[in-house]
Amino acid sequence: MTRLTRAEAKARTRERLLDAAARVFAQKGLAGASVDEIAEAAGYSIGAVYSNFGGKEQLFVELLQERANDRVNRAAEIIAEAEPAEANGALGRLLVEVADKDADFAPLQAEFWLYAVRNPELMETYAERMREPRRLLTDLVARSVPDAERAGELSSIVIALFQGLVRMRRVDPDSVPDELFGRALRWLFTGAEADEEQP
Amino acid sequence: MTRLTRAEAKARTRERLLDAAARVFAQKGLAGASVDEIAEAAGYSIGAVYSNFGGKEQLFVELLQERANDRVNRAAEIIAEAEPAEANGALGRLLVEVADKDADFAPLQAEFWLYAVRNPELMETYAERMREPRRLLTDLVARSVPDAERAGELSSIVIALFQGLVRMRRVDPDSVPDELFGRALRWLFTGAEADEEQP
DNA sequence: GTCTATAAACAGATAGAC
DNA sequence: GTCTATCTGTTTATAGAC
Repeated sequence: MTRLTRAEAKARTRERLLDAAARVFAQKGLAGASVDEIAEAAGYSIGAVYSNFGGKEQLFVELLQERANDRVNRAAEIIAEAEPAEANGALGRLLVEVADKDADFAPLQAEFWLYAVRNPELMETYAERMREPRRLLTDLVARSVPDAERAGELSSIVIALFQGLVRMRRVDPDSVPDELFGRALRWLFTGAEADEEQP
Repeated sequence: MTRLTRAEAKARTRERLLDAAARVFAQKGLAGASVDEIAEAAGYSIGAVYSNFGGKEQLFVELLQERANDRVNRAAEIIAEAEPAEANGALGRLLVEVADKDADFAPLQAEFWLYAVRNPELMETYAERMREPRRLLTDLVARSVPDAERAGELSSIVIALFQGLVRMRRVDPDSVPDELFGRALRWLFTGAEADEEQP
């Protein structure tokens, strides 16, 4: 265990600040969070934020660019490794876990989306970050749905439904029972398959 | 055209402030909007807000309680009046219109949801407001889906998917073509119907 | 590289005038 | 009922110490 170089120390501080920022922004929002609060949550003081980032908003944008989709991408990878026949079930369990266990995920995603909507200059960047996991999912869907365009449509639907149900479950768990997402996927793919035969 | 009574004048001011607040909160967020900004947008000054509402946060909560779902309820009514065979198409057009024409709707809904998530004491109120349109939709779905539990599940799915696709289209229109929502509904109901026969 | 102290701006809320 | 003036607390951002 060797000593950290100056650059490594700075990089470590940077990562810790980003971790803390993710938590605080999720809990208080971009406008509601103060720089002081984020620094304190990371174990530093205000100065560290300004020496590593331009300010609060730049810190938020960095967070969006670097981490907006890594959890989602990881999820897609998990699904990719699941047995094809079990993919619906795996996605269903993932939704329950994200909605019930990861309290910060959905609010932070909402903050990112709001920022993109309110700051057109960042919208394309945000959209591209979100396309990444969608491409992963499309490849996955393509295994069982040969038509490429239809696979793309299905993956948009699956992601939108996932996000919608996660948010719904957060505020009204009874309306989104554990098995609902998996069931919806089964119906969706069954219906899409039936459509294939008579377009 | 008779003169307004004192109570009527106050009620009018109140409504104007709520209208302005809806716009400003949608565009800047709860924390990002200032009371002064809202008052000005309504054509009044700060004092009017404090004489009609307890303050910024109370104004926001009133807005949530009184108007969080009226647009959604109206949408459900429109669908209820459509021909059953055309319901999917009507919903599809509604999504396009909401996503493309009403710039404030989705951001304001996101703000409401974030507030509910961050303020547990209001979460049940918010959830109840959201259950209202869902009940309307469930009655509608029940016309073609006899099983009551399944109709309830389908209406949760339809609403979550609607919200998810609206948000997705706002930031990446190409990933949510005009006909996507209608198509998803057709697949969904076809699949659910097929499920009916072999549970 | 990070911290402490401070400057400068701003926003929420109130009191009293009209 | 609403407006103007003001008080108070908080926040961002910076400058200089270590």
